Amino acid sequence: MGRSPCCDENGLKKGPWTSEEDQKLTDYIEKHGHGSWRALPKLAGTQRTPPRLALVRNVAHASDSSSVRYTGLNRCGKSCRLRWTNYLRPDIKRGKFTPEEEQTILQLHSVLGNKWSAIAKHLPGRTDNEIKNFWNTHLKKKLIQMGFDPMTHRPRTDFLAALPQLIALANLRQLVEQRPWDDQSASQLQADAVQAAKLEYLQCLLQSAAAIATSPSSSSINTSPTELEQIGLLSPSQMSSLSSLSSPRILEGVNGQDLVTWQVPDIQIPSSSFFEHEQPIINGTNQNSDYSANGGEGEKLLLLSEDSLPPLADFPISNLGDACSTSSCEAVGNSTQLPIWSDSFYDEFMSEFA
DNA sequence: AAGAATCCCAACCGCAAGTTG
DNA sequence: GCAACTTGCGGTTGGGATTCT
Repeated sequence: MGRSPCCDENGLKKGPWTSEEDQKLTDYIEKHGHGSWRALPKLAGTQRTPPRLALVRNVAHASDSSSVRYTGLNRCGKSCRLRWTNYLRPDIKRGKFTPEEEQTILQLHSVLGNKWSAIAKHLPGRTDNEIKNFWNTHLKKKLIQMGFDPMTHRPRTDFLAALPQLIALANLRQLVEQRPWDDQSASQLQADAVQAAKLEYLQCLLQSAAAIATSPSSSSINTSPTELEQIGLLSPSQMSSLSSLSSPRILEGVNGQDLVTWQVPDIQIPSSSFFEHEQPIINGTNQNSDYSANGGEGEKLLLLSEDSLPPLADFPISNLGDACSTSSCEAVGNSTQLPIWSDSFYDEFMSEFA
């Protein structure tokens, strides 16, 4: 496997492209296609070019109007290719990413990892470079800020470990600020927010456990119910209900797909407006998860499968960085929309602990 | 107003897979 | 089968633009 010569050789130009260079490259490719990128710079330079490029013509031939030659693109083919594919291509969509595009990137990244070119195929008009930049400058930071590992899209355990302190801070702030929180609705909102945050993280852990349990390569669940109790996510009574989490039952689903089941406590969702625009998380029905009464009072049987998880952390477990088979990539394109964490939830959740 | 810090993105680098003779 | 060459990809960086102090 040889490597193409570096642009430094032959004194080829590097750095930002001028408008003249852009024009040359565009004109050539529009007329002839790019063909061999390696040969393109030289060919583009020997073409008869439109009069508008007269500014860059070779002065040595300027006196002979019948054989005017123009200076070639003093760039390597690689540089030309990048300039064309990332900037000059006519079908490139410019401007800010829309929320829909942002969601799509998050979803695809959760499945494909840093396969920017594969992700770009699902975003017409966007280049892999653009998506990569957007990820590195916006989305990655956003996930990290919210306490999620940007590679696995799962809650970071270090963030989880700090949750009790964050919750305590949220409560402490109320006392310190001495704002008129004695207003009943305000304090109810505060309590609901904290409870909702707890539930949210509990759900994340359940899903992580589901993912791990259905993954043949995984060996253990990192966060046990005991740990949940220790960090204050569960009360002792909830602990007892959740004890079966340590050994989730794996059932065969209707389509041969494994389902993981636990006995989960009947945790009430806050009634305030805090999440009124969100779907119920654990208690109640959800279009992406299956619930069935389990006889026991206050308990329901929660059935989870990889594609029937509740919405907030519903990322396939196969996302481990670079793992991407052709079939899985294709499946993404044909799949129904994957539910993801909503921005509104992130914002409200994080602002609550800020 | 000015310097520092941070953000942003076009472009480069180097590796690996694919192609060709 | 092998080596040279080409292309595509992902990671990284340089420097201009913007925001902060």
